Amino acid sequence: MTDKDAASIELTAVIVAVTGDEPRVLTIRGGGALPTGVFESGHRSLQTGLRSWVERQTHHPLGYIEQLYTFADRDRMEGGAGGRVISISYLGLTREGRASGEHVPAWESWYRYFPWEDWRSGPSRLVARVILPRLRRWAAEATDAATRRDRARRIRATFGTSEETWNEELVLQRYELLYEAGLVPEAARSGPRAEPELLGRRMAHDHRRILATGVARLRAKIKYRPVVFELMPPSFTLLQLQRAVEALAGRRLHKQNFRRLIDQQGLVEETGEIATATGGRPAKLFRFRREVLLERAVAGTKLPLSRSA
Amino acid sequence: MTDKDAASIELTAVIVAVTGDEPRVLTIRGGGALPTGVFESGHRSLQTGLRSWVERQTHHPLGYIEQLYTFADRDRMEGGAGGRVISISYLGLTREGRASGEHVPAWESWYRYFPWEDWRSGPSRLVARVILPRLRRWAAEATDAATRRDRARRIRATFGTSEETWNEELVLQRYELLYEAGLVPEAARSGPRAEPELLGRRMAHDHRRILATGVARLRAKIKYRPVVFELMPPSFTLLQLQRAVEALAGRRLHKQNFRRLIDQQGLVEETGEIATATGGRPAKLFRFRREVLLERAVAGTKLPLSRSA
DNA sequence: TCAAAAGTGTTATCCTTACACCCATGT
DNA sequence: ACATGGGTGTAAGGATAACACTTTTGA
Repeated sequence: MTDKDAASIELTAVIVAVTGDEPRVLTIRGGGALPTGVFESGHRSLQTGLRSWVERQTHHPLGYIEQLYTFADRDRMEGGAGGRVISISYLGLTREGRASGEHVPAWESWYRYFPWEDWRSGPSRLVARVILPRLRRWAAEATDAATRRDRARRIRATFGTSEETWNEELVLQRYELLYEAGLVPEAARSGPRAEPELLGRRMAHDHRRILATGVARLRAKIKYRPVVFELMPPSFTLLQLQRAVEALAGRRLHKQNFRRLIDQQGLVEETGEIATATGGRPAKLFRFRREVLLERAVAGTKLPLSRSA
Repeated sequence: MTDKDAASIELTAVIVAVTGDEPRVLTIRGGGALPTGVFESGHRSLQTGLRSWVERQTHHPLGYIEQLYTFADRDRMEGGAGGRVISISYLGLTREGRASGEHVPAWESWYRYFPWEDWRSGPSRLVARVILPRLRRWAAEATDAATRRDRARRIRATFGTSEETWNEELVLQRYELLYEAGLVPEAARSGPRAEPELLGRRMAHDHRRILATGVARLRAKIKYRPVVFELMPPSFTLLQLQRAVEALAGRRLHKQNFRRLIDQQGLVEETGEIATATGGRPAKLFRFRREVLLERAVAGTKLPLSRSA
């Protein structure tokens, strides 16, 4: 291997938990960066490298791990002197641990980084009053008409205005649009430290982009894989489960239909116990039926298969 | 960066086309490997690096590109002397070009590498007569009962026997299971060059695993994104379109319902022309409505949203 | 005339969505 | 009493799956 084409490999982790109806992400440097580690030559594979490394840092087992994306854009990494940095990112799901150790990294609500992504109490006012006006100005200031049209179209497609057209999965596209429009401090163009955190707290390097990738992936995944349960305590009420999904999706769900969906799929079973401190009528406690992970490798078909081939 | 933790970055491409109702993949070394290139320090990003590199090799524009996965398992790479190799893989969609140049790489049907994945003429006989018996023997030969049960379960989950339970998306899981069972020549354990290509042609390094990842991704993607059209000529009949989807999915589809699905979603429009050489009644020609790529960033919702927030 | 494919029309069924309503507990 | 959440039932609408049948060409 020639030296000039060599690169150092960095593992970046988006570790998610849900606590108190808030989706939270593990951060370091006081919330300014995602945990990263160098991929050591001793590790057998990337997954195991990440797993051992995160567990050493957090003293908490990682339930679920999935690779997110590999980034290497030169201009987005503020790359160090020597060679190039490749950053391989992972999404991990856990529950927030009882802080063991001293310099435990901090859990932060992910809406601190993407405040416009929280629509749980209706259409985001931040989007309507700040983001859309600024984006529209940015679209209008393009010199040629084609660019103006294209920008307007992208604004429409990513920040669908109404509650019906809002697509919670487009987290990355929205962040990238804000970046491109220079509305986010990571983009060099934007004014420095005016309006602190109005458009979310910044992170080092491209970590906010990686986080956006993780949020988007998780929001998509909860719809077709039973991954929420990795974030739940061993037993829980159905409302707690719903609140967790709502925290991730950033939207309110329909109670009855949510419940029907859950038990239709046979995802949970009653523990037999009752939770009393619910604020209302006591609720049955449920546990996740771990068997379903083994039984099904479910994947939604949308192809009109023919019966007899 | 320290030298011992540095790695060389390899780009591996799964370039797919559909020609004559066969899904094909671009290969080198006479079909024994996927095209790879070293990620050069001059490239701005991984995507552009791959794109320029493939287009230089194939003299054909790459319509669609998407990152697949980043592999770095030490034991699967037969790694060279020096440092470690990280291989970042991509999926690209094109149409087969009129071979320009001399040492044009070869297009191979991907079912040559995964013959058990083709169920277009009913349940695969290869699965029923060869694969399942051997896998069951492998499951039975485990010493402890728990392992036996687990192997049996995985066989059931990946190679669902009947046509109804077969899940065409589990390409990677099936290949990995065969690998683990030692039924595939890449796994060191299996007997060398007995039964040439009975269980598919082998590839160098872990390229067949990468190919499996690409096939799986594409099979999943055609269900919720209009990517088939990247593989189609500018105008086509609905049956041609159906045959292309069938080629990818490895299954037969229901004609009428397929057509309904296509025009319900407004994906195509008539060109006004008629194709005569269809073998039957002449068919209307259609073209893809490129606008839909811009209009919608569609993504299927399965969450029961509540109306009034 | 027959095979092959293009098309049209209709029906049954299931899933999603929405609405209405009752139950049990704490304050 | 009432607010809060738990829990049940059901009706309307839309999408999907399946079936039957007609039309138009080439061999």
